[in-house]
Amino acid sequence: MEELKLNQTQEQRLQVIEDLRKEGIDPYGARFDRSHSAEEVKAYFADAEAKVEEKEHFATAPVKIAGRIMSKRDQGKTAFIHIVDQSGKIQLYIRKDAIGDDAFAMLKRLYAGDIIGVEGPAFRTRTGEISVRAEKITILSKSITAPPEKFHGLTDVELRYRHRYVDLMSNPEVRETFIKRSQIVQNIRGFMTGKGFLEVETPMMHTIAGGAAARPFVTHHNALDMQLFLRIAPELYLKRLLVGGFEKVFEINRNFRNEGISIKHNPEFTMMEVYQAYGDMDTMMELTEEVLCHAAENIYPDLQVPYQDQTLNFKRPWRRVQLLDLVKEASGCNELAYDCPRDLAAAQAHKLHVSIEPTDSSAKIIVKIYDEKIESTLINPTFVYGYPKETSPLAKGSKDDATRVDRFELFMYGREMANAFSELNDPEEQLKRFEDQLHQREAGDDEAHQMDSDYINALRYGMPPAGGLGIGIDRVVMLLTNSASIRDVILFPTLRRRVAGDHQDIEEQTSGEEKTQAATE
RNA sequence: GGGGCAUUAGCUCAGCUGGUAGAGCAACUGACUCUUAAUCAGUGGGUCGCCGGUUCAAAUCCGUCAUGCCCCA
Repeated sequence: MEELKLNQTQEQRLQVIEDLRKEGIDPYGARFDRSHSAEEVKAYFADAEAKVEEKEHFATAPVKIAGRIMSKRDQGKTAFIHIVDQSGKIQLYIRKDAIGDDAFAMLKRLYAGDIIGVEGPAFRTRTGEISVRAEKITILSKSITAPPEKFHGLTDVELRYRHRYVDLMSNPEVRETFIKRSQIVQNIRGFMTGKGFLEVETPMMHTIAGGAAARPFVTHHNALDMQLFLRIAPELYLKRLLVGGFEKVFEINRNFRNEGISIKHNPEFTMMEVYQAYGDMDTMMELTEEVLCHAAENIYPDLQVPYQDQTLNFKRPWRRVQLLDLVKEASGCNELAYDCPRDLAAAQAHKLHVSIEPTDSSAKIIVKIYDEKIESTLINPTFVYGYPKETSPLAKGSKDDATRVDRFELFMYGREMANAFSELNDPEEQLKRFEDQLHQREAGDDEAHQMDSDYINALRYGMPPAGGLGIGIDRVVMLLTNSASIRDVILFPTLRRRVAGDHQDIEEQTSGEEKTQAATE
């Protein structure tokens, strides 16, 4: 429970609210029909001003606007107030002789944080700022809790994430980031539907959490008395749709993975998954470039994407390189292969100070060398392809190499942004792969895939060859908004439950006493 | 899971080798009819994250825990 006791300032503000009520003024007003947003007022004024000769004392017809008071500069018989709405902020100029004594007295009891409606003409102040000269002020919502200080705003990251509403009202750049996020998602969605992909929604509650290597969250359905898992990926359901005859489908939605939290991981995150019948890995590579360039272009028309201390070049074509070639280059050992003698791979890992497990195969060791030594160096968009078969149970094997599958991952700024492959559509092969995964699971790998017999059943009806792709939307948004942490692009990131220390102690003490009492009674 | 840093007024932060807790903004009272972090004078506001230890004395030293951030696995 959050602390709900009021501090002195809140008590004072509450008293003002009571006073207003006694005077018949509703501190929590109702519907207010605005004629303009703050930005629209500015555009409207600039437009009108341009058309007149005499600009000195020009004022427009009255406008009706509303917003939250951000600052108040009281000047005796005049006052300046900045209010902000979703579009931006605008200044109000208030004169006692224009609104009358009573209204001006009420003004004294308006504070930063209050939401008001204002009517009056737009004009330009002596210092040139387009403002609204208030003729009528309506209280729409009195605030009890004062907003953060106007100069520094809210900077405490914990408060920013826990109380995002305060973060949004006091930090305009945060609002910008989430507007951009919305636009990016909308761009991607528009691009996909424009290409003839059908947007679908598949279950988020799964009886078998499949489609990825991850641990799921567990939940329970009461009426069915059934254990359910929050999905870790929509993959297997989307491919069932290919079996059903939909040829181009995608879904943009949440996945849930029961894993640690970091600068680039949130337990619930948004992915776009795409499946295209009769396509393959290369189809998906083309699509990935196109859709991400499309999203980037709207923000950076020159496709030069500044991110933290780097600038990423999104100009096509993007680099394409085999995983094995990268590891060969890093180790200087050309004999490496996914099926090479384990000692050879282990020796290279040792040389490069990459720690490995005794049970790791050559393929796994090579991937570990890649993960630790190479991944972080891939700054510009890079497709890494040719992954070993054993770590990709849902991907189609390469025609010319039995140890590999046709799969790529896309890296930017050393981070995985996308993952795609030619989908395995041979049901008996898929069955074998699931069985291999079960063995790995029995050997202690709790992220190994489970058997999904209905999925095998679906494949037995025949699924067209297809390309499949997953793009991490949060990470794309991070990159395109230059956000350092995934928490900066998720409105309400997952945080630990906050319990005021003393309250917890009281709770523990009380429950302890109850237990003791119960035991003695 | 391991390591480092942080937690003081509503917000942003000072507080040195332990000695009665401070500033700015916000709020309150007053002055001021074109201000821009307005200005000026005055007032109130704190379980110093929690619990425990050392001490005559702890925001300060030590320990546990909580929460957050960063790094590593």
